[in-house]
Amino acid sequence: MELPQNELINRTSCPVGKALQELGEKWVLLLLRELFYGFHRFEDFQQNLDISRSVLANKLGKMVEDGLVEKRLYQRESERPRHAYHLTKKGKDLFKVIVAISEWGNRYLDKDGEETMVFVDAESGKQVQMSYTDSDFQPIHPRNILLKTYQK
Amino acid sequence: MELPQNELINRTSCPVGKALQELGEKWVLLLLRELFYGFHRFEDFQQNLDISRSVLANKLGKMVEDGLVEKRLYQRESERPRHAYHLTKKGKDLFKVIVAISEWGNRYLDKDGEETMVFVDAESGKQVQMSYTDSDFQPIHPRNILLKTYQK
DNA sequence: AGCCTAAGTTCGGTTTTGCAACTTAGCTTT
DNA sequence: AAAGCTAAGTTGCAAAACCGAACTTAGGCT
Repeated sequence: MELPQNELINRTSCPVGKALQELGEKWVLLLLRELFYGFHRFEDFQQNLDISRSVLANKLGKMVEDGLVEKRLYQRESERPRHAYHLTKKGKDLFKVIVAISEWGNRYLDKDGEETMVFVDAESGKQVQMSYTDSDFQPIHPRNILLKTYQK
Repeated sequence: MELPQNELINRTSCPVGKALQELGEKWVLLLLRELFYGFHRFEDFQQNLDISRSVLANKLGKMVEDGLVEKRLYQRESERPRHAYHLTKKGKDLFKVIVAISEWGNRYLDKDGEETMVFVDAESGKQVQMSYTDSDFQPIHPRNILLKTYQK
């Protein structure tokens, strides 16, 4: 889990670095959280996050550009048309990241006795965690993980 | 996976929000990546990330304060003492987040033919992925995940 | 015609970043 | 012992990102 191949690391080919260019700015991950929570509208984000309107407009624009989110126009009867932001497949696939962050936050940042929020399995009621596995869902121990460079 | 209990969400008790106060600033996740890659020294970070020295000093200070990282003094023979930053348990437990980000980056941001990097199981050589499970490592389908508020 | 509201823009001021130069303290070399 | 080298910061100033409040635009409602 601490990865020793120090010399042959090429920063431009690191998927974490690339990902953080889309996720790393302030507000982006919080906006994704709001979207997973089920909010979709500009005014919701602005009120819930207490973000300035100008920055919000910019971030949403960038997230649309990056393909995390798409902007839709919808209309409910006898209401004027409104805009809504919806996660794309690419955006939805960040749910794992959000759950991983949540799991960690829960372990280290929540005091006992306080109210908190967890993700649970609707059927069993059991708490969800992210686990290291291979593509067949067989558990992998983090001790045995190493980094490999390859041609895609 | 899209979570509908919109009304009863209290933003101050959300573990994602709390976590992002420690992780959400620019550079922090990249610094964690460097630490997982096995780098520990100020000069390494500065050169590898191309971050300004003043900001680097601040971020490292904050990460020490937050308990993600600890600063150690070490000395190799006939060298002067040097400083090294090492992940704490709390910091190491962010490895899941890094792997989740990496998995996503790999799926969406790497072009075919380009060089990239993946986490693999040392034994089987198989690629590592993060999976939704319960605490007994039984797979959970993301469709069935919902959010629960409770008293810790 | 006038009002209301969602979704932005604009603008001035404050915070973060970035960049380059300077500082400090051990160790080594002369 | 003086001079030099290097790791790990500081400092100071310019550039970029962010904030808050006010302003704009457009569709629907009274």
